[in-house]
Amino acid sequence: MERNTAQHILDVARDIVRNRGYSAFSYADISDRVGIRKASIHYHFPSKDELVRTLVQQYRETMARRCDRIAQSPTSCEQQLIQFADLYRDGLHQNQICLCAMLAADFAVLPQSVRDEVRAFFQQTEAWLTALLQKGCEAQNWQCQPSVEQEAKGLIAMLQGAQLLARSAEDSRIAFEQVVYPLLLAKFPKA
Amino acid sequence: MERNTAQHILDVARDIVRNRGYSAFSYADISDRVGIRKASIHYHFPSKDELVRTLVQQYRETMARRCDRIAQSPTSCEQQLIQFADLYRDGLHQNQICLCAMLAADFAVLPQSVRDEVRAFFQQTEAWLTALLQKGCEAQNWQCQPSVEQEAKGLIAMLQGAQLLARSAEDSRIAFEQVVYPLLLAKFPKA
DNA sequence: GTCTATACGAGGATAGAC
DNA sequence: GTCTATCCTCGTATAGAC
Repeated sequence: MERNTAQHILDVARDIVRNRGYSAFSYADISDRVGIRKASIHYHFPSKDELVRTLVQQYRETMARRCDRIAQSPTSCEQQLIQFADLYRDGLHQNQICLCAMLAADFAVLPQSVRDEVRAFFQQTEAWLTALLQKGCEAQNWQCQPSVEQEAKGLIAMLQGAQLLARSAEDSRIAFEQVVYPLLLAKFPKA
Repeated sequence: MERNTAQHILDVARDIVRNRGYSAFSYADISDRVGIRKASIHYHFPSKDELVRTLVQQYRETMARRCDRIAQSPTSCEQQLIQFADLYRDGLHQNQICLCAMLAADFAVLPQSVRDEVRAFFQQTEAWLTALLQKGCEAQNWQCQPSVEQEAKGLIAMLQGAQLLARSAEDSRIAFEQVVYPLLLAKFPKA
């Protein structure tokens, strides 16, 4: 199935953490789904800390690539904003929220190396969104008050929060969509 | 110190869950801080599920009371909105976020009884905020688009999300304030 | 690379003395 | 009500055979 066991472990681990959090995931969970013994996982990742650190690092790269693809697509700023929101909607049908939102909740029990990666993820996301909002301001598609940075932080907070709240709904994907998209359209017209 | 051991256990447990989440808190943590043996906790709460269920139930009542106090205070709608946001800011200096935000992240591993309480919390909060926003609309203090319900959901999402994001900052309380209050003032003038 | 076997602590929970 | 003692399961991690 997979050509690379280490990557298979990472893929499975990521899904579990995004669903159950850092503390509630264990080597046994991975063992079951990958079809490998618990002990064998240690060959690829010496410790749980290492595994999760690698997880976030990879997640960060993946998200950065997706954001860049959005920014380079030949669509309007408004459409790019929608596509950014789509990133947070996707996965919700499996009750998977942003890996770093989950880890932010677990922040108090994270090893320092993982904390640093989580912090970096939010900074990178904020920087990217700030640039997009700025572009829309210059094109006079919308206005950001009191500043693009504030607006970016607020938007990310809303997206992450909406994911969280959606979990307690029956269909979390629909709950997310019903909160996020109408507000986006109201705030950023012409989308 | 405390006249009631059960309440003391609840108080300690609440602080731990708000900081570390459902999965990462244990009877040993409570034992240490309350000064009582692990086994003795079971006298007051037969199981962990029971303990946490009671925890959320009480939290829900406390928050409902605080919201009511805000609604009945002789201040403007805008000031009441600020006071509502203050509820989510307070506690952040100890890195404590909303109990139900934490449990929403842990939703996948919660027993059903706790899930029901969490769901009820968000519904009650949403209903209260919707009423406040409606009052402000009627007094022409602000406008809500596309609807008061949507605006309420979006605001709650932003508040919960801002708490989450703030955790990865050095001073989470300040990070929260810098995101939330400027946006509130921009969106709801005259505050 | 993956296995079996095992160490060792922590988890929630119960029984029974005081 | 709280204690000690104990149970059993699950957690991460290691050693060494294959």
